[in-house]
Amino acid sequence: MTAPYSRISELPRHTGENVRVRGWTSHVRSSGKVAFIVMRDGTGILQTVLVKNAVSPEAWTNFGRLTQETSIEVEGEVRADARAPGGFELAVKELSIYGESPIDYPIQPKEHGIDFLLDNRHFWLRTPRQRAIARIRHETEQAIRDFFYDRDFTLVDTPILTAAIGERSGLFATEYFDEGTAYLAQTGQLYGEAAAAALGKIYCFGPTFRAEKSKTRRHLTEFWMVEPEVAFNDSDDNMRLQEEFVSYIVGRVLERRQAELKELERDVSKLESIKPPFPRINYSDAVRILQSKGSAVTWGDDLGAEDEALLVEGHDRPVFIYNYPKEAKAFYMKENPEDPRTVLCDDLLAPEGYGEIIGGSQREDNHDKLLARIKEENLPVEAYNWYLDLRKYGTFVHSGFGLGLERTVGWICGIHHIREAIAFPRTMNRLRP
RNA sequence: UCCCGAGUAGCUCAGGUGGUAGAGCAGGUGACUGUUAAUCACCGGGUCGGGGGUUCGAGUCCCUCCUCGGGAGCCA
Repeated sequence: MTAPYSRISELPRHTGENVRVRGWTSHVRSSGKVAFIVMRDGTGILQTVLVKNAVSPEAWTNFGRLTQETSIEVEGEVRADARAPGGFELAVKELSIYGESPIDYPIQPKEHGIDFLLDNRHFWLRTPRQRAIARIRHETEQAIRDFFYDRDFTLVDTPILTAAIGERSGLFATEYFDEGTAYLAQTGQLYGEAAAAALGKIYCFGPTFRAEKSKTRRHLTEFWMVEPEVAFNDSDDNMRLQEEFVSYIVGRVLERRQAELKELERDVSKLESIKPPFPRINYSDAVRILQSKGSAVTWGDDLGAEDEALLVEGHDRPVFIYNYPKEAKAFYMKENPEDPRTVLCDDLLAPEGYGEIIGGSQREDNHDKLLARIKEENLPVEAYNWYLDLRKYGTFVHSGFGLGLERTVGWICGIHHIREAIAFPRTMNRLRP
């Protein structure tokens, strides 16, 4: 009778029993007649022990063929042992090989350069640290969906292929039958606004594309963004939603992903302080603060990365900067009735130097003002007719924001580059693997 | 596009003032009955990113091109 299969995470429940485990070898060690295999099955790490005269001759021969990342099946008795990582190990009786792994497997248990690792991303994903990041990203995405589901938001999937519409920055273009050029979406927001008039509270969540030649640790050409849009929310409501949302996400990761945060050696005290309310700094005040700190900004300038760092300095949670000058922001943002030089908007800056994770605004709901802004920006009015119609037929106060998933995950994980926050990152110079 | 930095063994890197290339890890062989990125001994491994120049002689100095990384701008 053959022993039942078990996943590594379930092994403690099978102490004293014979089981079979399938997975990949990460380390192989031998000291003569005692040998060790450290293996992985996706649920955990297991140390297995082979004693030469306690295994079959075939198993001992097979051990000699093992290399890093050989896929194998082992059978043996589960036992508690303080010397094993995790406190449990498998005393092997049988060992069979599914797939050999040639000796030139590129990723070794040692330091590698970032470029080399990205070239080998398909293997890099197998390392403990990358697995921890993947699980935290997964938890973050689930938290995002639960947050909105629990608050009666409807998920609306917006198109990825669009006609020219959205932000001003770089677009990826492709030919689209007889319709001319199609562009990969930079935002689902404008479609979200249409859906908000139908469903009240909606969000979209999907990949988004920016053809900017940005070479920084905060930029990808393809990244995931979640964009809620809420009918009858003003800019204040919008910021309240943002701080609740971000706090919820961080709380969920703290609650359910302690092991992964530990693997990443993340200082969790930095995350435990993430609770509403977040500090709010008016743009004009921000300029004054920056000037007092020696910055050269003057009123009307957009804030650079250095300025943002200065503003977040000393805060233990994300900081809102709100109501920027109109010229620094997108055409669809609503003019501030109390200061028409500015628009009702906010950026949310993450602590510890991670920068902007959210951009949000109340949308311009006045048809004529929106049309004037479209013309000022030299945008093709005909492409925006349907968007303008939303202001013509039952216009409504509404607000929303976009949260960058990889930036958020990168901040929560405490990693240096957001490339690690997505399985297969796309950057200016990287289209493969 | 601009400003820095880097390209030397499969990987990570070291190579004052110019004199025909080194280490660790990985790999191979052997030893070892409790290893934790095991340890020890021995062995194999290189068009020093490309091109040009100076020089008796260039990994090293000069010019140029390429590639990559970081930052700026832009943004999530």
